[in-house]
Amino acid sequence: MKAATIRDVAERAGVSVASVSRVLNGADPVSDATRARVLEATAALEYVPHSGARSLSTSRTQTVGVILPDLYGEFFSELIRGMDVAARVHGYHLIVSSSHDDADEASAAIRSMRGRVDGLIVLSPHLDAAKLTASLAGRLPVLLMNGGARDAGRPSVVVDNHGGAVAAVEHLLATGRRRIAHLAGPAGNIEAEARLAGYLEAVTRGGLTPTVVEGDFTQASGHRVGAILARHASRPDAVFAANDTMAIGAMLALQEAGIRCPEDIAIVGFDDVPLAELVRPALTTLRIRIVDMGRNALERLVRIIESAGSDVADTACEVVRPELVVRPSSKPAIPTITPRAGASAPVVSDMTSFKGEDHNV
Amino acid sequence: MKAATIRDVAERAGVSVASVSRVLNGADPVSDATRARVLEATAALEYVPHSGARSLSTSRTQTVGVILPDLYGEFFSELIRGMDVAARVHGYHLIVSSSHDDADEASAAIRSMRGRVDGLIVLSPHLDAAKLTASLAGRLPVLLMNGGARDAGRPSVVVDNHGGAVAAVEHLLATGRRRIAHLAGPAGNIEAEARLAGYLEAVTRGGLTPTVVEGDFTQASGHRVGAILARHASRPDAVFAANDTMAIGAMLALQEAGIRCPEDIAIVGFDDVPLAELVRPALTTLRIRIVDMGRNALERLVRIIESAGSDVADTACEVVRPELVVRPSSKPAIPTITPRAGASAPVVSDMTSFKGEDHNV
DNA sequence: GTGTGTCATGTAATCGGTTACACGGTTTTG
DNA sequence: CAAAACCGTGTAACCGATTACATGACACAC
Repeated sequence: MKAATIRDVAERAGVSVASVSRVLNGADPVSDATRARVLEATAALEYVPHSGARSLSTSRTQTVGVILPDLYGEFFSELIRGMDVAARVHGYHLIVSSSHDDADEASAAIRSMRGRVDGLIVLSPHLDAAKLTASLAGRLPVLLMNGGARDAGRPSVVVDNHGGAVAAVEHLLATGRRRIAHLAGPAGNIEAEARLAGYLEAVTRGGLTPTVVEGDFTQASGHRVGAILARHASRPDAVFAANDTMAIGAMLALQEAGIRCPEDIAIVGFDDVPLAELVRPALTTLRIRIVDMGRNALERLVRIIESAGSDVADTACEVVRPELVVRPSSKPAIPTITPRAGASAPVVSDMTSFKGEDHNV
Repeated sequence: MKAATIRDVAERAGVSVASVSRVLNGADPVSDATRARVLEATAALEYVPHSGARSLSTSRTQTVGVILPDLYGEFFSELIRGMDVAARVHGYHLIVSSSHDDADEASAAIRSMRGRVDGLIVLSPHLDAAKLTASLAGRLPVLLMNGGARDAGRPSVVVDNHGGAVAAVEHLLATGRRRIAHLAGPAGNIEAEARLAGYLEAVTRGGLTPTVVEGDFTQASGHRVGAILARHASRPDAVFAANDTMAIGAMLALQEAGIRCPEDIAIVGFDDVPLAELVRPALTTLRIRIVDMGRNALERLVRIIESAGSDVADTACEVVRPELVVRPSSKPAIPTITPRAGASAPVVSDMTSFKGEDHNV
């Protein structure tokens, strides 16, 4: 038994398909009699409109696509959650497509979205602007969230990775650490590279020698690096990890090796995933309000979609400034040190850091 | 500038739309000359097929919908991840729809999926079979993952919540605990109720008096309950929480109150989310291989979708048996106790617990 | 030379909705 | 009282693909 179509309903109700459509969408006027008969037929046949067909004629899918590099770890799942909440509120569906290790895959995923979605949110830290544009035949609204694509003249949201990294290092300096290592993210990842650059700049400016070990954003890689650092002859007295997940991996490895945090080594992460405050010692990190960022991104995309045609194009690059959250994992090594007033004092406020700043590109 | 359609391509290539379609889908034979001209035109116009239109004529969307109660916490995000991996492998997209607090909302979400998806995976621990069936006009393939719906004669995957809870309690008994409290999930949630029932049965059978405190599966509720237990006159010597998230909330609250785990109180969770082995002490729990379960569910649904029409309907109810994983949070209170041989000894094997058992309903 | 088969290609129906337009009937207006 | 405005409804085009069937060209056999 095939599902009922609008024509079946029209037939049973003894009206035209147009009337059925009008009753169900409630826009145009219909007589009460017609309405009643249509509703009766709809119920009797258990009719449910076919959204695919509707999309084709209205060219609206009420769906947005999210292109992600990965679904692993809390960062992305929190982000999706924020988007999902907003999508629900605005009557949109979410279609997620992840695990795009390279730009070609991501590009293919983007193309396969045509006709399925009204707009796209793209997080692809590998995808350069050229590749991206090539994938986007057909003027689909797109919101970019890959760290570096400021060039593209497209609306985007970027995290101030560089500034966050500088804040992390300055905080560690202020607590008296002098051998600060960086547990970096994977080479080729735009966000990871910006965090690395910030680290290098701040460490050099502080007159210290940088030490960089590369990880790949996973907890396992953090653990591996932590184990190596534990055995290292001149062990650093602080580690700034490019994300929380690696920071926690490293923390566990160090603890397993009997090294105390924060007494022997301070650890700072990046992202403020929910887990960061659950580990012991709780992790100092750079807070990105991930859920808010997701919600915000989705709402912005919806705004872009729904204002398509109006001539004021949104091409702003919104910058999210991460906020340093000091927790026990970076408590001062020598308790008596008081941070110098001003500049690098840690800020732990309740003020939202999310509003960011818009400035055109 | 509107996006190019197949007709634009046909026109530019000087062929019919049928030929374009044939070239692009590669099924029927076409001459090399035609193929070349079509490909040229496709590239020149940056043509990308409109999947919505394709879906309408083929009545295949290559998409599956996932209906979830929530996206919060690691359980669901891991599950989605497993599904996403499998979806990618099989060439499907995933459309997620979450935050369905009540059955009506979930029901509406299901209806809104018609014409968008080829099948559904429904996790709705509130949704009863009747409601569900009513939502499913039109014979869409559905895989149920809500704990109790064995009745429906539909394919389903259920976790043996009752058995898992019994195993948890028996483990705590074997380690010498005698005042075992249960931190339950929300009333009305089928899974929570099954875990509660298992707890009650095992505790009663062990000759102890049950103590139940209700939570709502969130970490905050676990924390709240933990704080209350900490102050309680006759504090239990063990807590079996209905999920890991609450267990961890409770653990943190107890630790903040200066109560030691496992010396003063043992804690056991349920699910084995990644976080369970990261907290200190690492959490004893009932392992559900969440990612595998997600992947498996998706693959099974795809199998059902792709075998639609064949008369061997899959209506099996696959049971996933959680496996007790003993970690430090439930180390014996009196170290010298040796578990009686046999019955309730904890099993920590590498053998997959996933294969489960199929038996018809 | 006609018949038959093969092959590439084009024509047009179809999927299931929405909606511009036409139409007939009633009410309002000058 | 005729013209205009309005209202509810139906007809049919349309969204952008796929695909059953028709067609025409050509090769080969008889």
